[in-house]
Amino acid sequence: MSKSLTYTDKEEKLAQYSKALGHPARIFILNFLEKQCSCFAGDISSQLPIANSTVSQHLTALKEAGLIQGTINPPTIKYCINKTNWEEAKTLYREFFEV
Amino acid sequence: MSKSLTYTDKEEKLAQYSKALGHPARIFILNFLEKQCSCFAGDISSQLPIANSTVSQHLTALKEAGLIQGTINPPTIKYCINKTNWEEAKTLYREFFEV
DNA sequence: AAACTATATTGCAATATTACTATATAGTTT
DNA sequence: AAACTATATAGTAATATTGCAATATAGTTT
Repeated sequence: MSKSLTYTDKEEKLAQYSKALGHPARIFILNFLEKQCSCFAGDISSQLPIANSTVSQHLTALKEAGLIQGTINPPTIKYCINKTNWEEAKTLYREFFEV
Repeated sequence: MSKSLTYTDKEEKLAQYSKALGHPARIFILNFLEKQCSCFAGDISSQLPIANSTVSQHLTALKEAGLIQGTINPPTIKYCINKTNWEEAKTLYREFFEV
């Protein structure tokens, strides 16, 4: 038997990042932020066929996963990639696929 | 406005693969298959703290996402990574993070 | 202070995910 | 053919996700 009681940190983190990437709207948002370096929520929602409130939810999900961060500059919020975690995710995926 | 009506193929595919990777048990299974080259469902479920039927569900999810394939060899089924799609996923992630 | 702007939150409904136990399937051995 | 083995599926319950309209928030301009 010897059932492991839990998963490793890497398994948990990769799953967490993947869950955040698991919706095309969030992939779109991240692609957009990669190109623009930074942007406002309005820029994003004007390009997607979903309501503002839904975009806001996706942004919150990406923030909670650590992939983006927002700088408040009223009345807008400027979003950008969280580079530290982005690099971590990149490394995790590279390791995962290269092994 | 000019709302796009849908997402690109790449956005959809990356989201689909990510959704499949969005659970630590499925990350574990794929890591296991990477190391073992191939294995049986029983090998996997003996290493995870979840029921056989739940492992079976995760295997089905990975199969539907195209990341693994099974060869029937009664009474066992030998699972392995689907190399074509694995390479595609790898390329999609590389592009996504390198841009 | 009232109106405005950009964004977030709430409340709700529909659907999907996760996990389990119990049962079914399919092929093998006795 | 009956018992066995490995795996899948059905049925069920709890929880999570997705999306929207309506409302709230917070700062700015008139």
